[in-house]
Amino acid sequence: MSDLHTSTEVAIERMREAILSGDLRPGEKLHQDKLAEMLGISRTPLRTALTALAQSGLVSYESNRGFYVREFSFADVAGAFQVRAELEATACRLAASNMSEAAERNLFELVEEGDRLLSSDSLPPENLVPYRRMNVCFHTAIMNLAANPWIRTFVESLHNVPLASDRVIMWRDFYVIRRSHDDHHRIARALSLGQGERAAAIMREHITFALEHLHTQLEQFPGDFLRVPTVDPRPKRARARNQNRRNTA
Amino acid sequence: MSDLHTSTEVAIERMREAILSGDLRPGEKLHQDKLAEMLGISRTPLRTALTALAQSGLVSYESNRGFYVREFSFADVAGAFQVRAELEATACRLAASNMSEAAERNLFELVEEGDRLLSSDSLPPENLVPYRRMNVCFHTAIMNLAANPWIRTFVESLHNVPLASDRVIMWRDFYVIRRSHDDHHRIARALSLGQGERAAAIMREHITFALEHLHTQLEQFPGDFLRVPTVDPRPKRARARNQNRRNTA
DNA sequence: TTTGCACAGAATGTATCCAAAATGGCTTAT
DNA sequence: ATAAGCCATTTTGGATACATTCTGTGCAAA
Repeated sequence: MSDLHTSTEVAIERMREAILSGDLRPGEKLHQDKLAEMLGISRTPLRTALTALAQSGLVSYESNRGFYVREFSFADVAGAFQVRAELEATACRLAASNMSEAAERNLFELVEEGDRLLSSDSLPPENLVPYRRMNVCFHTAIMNLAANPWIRTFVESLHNVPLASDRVIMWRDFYVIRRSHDDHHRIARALSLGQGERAAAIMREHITFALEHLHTQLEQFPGDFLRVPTVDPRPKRARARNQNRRNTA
Repeated sequence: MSDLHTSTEVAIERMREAILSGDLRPGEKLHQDKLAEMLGISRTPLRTALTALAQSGLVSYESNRGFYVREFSFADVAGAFQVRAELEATACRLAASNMSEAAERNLFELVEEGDRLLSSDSLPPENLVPYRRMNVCFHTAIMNLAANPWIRTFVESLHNVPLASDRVIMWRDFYVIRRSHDDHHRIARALSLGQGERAAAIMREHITFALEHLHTQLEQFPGDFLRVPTVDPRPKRARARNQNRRNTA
């Protein structure tokens, strides 16, 4: 299964989950003793994990003062979308030069899978996870075709920004999803025709609009976005944490 | 001085230096005992430092098998330039909308400083470090003006790719430097005129050409690029390491 | 000769313990 | 009453010791 062999790796993964899912709240102090006990490990691997997460930007750190869950402003989130739009647009431009028979087929298969999942006039809840999976695969496939490892690396790290992740998709408005998938159609077609610039333009707008839509949704349904189901909802006992929050009063 | 308060932070910084300067060679195994002794610290902070460097991509790691200095292919280096070109071009586009009186003045001051450093018909060795400093400041200033923290973050992490760093500049051909600085002039002017797209285009080419030139130089003078002087050449005893290099033959 | 196993040595991963630094409350002087 | 300074407690950082995993060598069997 999971190739997480060491406590450190497990701790990194669990804490990432906990932070992205909101179990650990932004700004929250990460007490080493408590966290270590909570995860059932000692402070050594925990500290290592925290350092790693600090490097990847999910937690902040001050010497001799400890670790805190990093707080992201809306500007951070918006910036993440902006950069993601540029990076993935670049990926499209590059991918257009690297298309192969197989790559083309792969993209169209993903698009068709999306068609199936959206074939009714709504997205049934049981199709939500598969659709998200398809979406991730589609974007990842293009970045792989771009044959530039940095694009993937950076886009992945942008997915660690709470609201900028692929795991957050606005499921309220079916038309938006349909239109978004329409973009996928056009991108795949453009790429297969070697129209890199066109694919890039569509991709840029595809992601830019996602931000705009997120913004709208946030104003309309504020505070409804931190409890996001994870892609891999295996049981985690790291959850039993934020009970005793109020006794700070 | 340096705000590195803990051994861990010192270790991170030293090892980054050692790797980027080539004292630790690509692919080299990083023995924890030896390294710890070498740095005069115990394995605990060293391991933390290694984990951090692994996250930021300078070293690779396999569970229970240890850390290695990451090897970069030329494709990696080329990809780093490619992405850097896009990111910094984006920074220009964004910066153009955020220009202020002070920002404009700052950019022009940097450009003029470059003029002074290049005023003779060659770059005297004692001007090398100041010029490089100016160059870093210029690029950083634009990214700051873009007001998108991710651009800076990612470009900084691309500077951790050995040959893609600002610390590697081809000093052989004075005309290339002059022309490169000419780009700075035009970028500053374009930004001050609100010509974001133009600035972006110049910046993209500015960086793309740097790669092309690096490529040429690598073919012409291979193997001459790993011994790069560091910006901050304070004495480091981590150096006393690569004596026994030839006995790999 | 080659393949597989076992054991010894070494290196990694983790826990525990100690030192250093910071936080918070208290006293004291103004 | 307020503010500065000092001490106790808490928390972090690092060193050491222990457990686990891996590697490589040698021997035995096919």
